[in-house]
Amino acid sequence: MNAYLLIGTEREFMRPSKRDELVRKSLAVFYRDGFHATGMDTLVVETGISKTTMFKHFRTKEDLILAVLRYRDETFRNWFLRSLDERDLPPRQKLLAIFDVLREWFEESGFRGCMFIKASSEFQDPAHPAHTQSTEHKRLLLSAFKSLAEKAGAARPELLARQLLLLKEGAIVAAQMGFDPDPAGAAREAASALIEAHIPDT
Amino acid sequence: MNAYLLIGTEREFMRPSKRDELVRKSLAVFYRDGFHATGMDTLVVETGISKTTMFKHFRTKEDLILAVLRYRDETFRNWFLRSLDERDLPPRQKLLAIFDVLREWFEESGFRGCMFIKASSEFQDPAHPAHTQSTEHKRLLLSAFKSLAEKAGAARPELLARQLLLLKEGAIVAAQMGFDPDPAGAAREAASALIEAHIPDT
DNA sequence: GCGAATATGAACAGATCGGTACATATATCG
DNA sequence: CGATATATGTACCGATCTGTTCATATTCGC
Repeated sequence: MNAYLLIGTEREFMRPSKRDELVRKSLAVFYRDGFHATGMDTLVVETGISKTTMFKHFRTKEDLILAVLRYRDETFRNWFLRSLDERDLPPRQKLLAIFDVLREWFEESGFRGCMFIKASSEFQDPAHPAHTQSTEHKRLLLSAFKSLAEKAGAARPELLARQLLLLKEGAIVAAQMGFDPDPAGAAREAASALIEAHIPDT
Repeated sequence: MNAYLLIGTEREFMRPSKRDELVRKSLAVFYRDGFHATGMDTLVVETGISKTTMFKHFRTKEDLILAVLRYRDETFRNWFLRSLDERDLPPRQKLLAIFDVLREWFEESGFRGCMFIKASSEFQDPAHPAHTQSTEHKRLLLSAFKSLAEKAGAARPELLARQLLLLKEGAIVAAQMGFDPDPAGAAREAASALIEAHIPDT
């Protein structure tokens, strides 16, 4: 049995370490500079991985981008939901904590907004795989929010989840563009009022 | 006196009609396909205006993009705020109507999200003029919302305006990506709860 | 209709785009 | 070690990128 099969998340190739390294490092560049604005030659310089190797792992730039988005979905969603979980709060408070985790993210150095909002902005055709993958990412978050809203005893958990997600996306855009000094705080207060309206305070 | 000076909004050139035509038609292409993904040769084909003329009016592609963004700010903000005004509602209802106007926009054929969110996604450097112009557009909307919130008698008009803007931006992202069947509706209901919390119901 | 301003078309420049060819080097496994 | 898989470097391909050149039309104010 090949030990490499156990490393990382990719199973299509025998030695995925280089591939994973490429995905991770490309993610950083795409996130910082954008998809169209980043050329393959830039990736060679920034990742230190040869162009030949890149095109051995991914047939096209688009394939690489899709792998980057898959990786981002996995890591970001894991990080976000686990951060929520680790706070070990009652469900109602957990809904609010969404916006505390969000603020943590906004305060990270190098924060540049949501990779999926940007992907859907650069690949606007709704049928484009980068677009559909981005939509799917948001659906998965929505579903997690809904399950939280149910546990919190919301009268209409689906609606509450959608509204909290709207607040979250709005806060991300505000943080990215910088037109609000504390979008996470404003969103948190709004969420509090919403939760109050959805879940009568015992 | 030159009659051309009265046409359109541009005053730097003697015959602004071609320039305005170029800006308007380029806007449509950039909006549909994105900034980086649209080349100048594509613009020649899609606008029917020669490349020579383009570069006589704008020294670089970036200059054209900035003019497009200025034009978009003007027309969109005018349209949005006038649509609100024309409804002739009491201030409190006007705040809610934000999301009715929003839904109208979402339902337009060819809707592809907010041009400024996309601009700030493609030009991520916060110091890039396309980015700062996008931020400014949102600030102007925020200011209009705040003035509405004041007229509606909100206890903290600035906060309410920021929250309504977050809902609006979130709804736009949701509409662009398509992960919510009725983002304007969900946002409207949320706004209703927020307004209720900010402005006690007589 | 005349002179001046403006618009056009096509060809071109140099850089960069995504992607390939191929020969060489390095690492891994038995 | 020896065999095999993987990674590298460089040079190259055709297409496309932003922007220019220049000679020719077209449109304008008067």
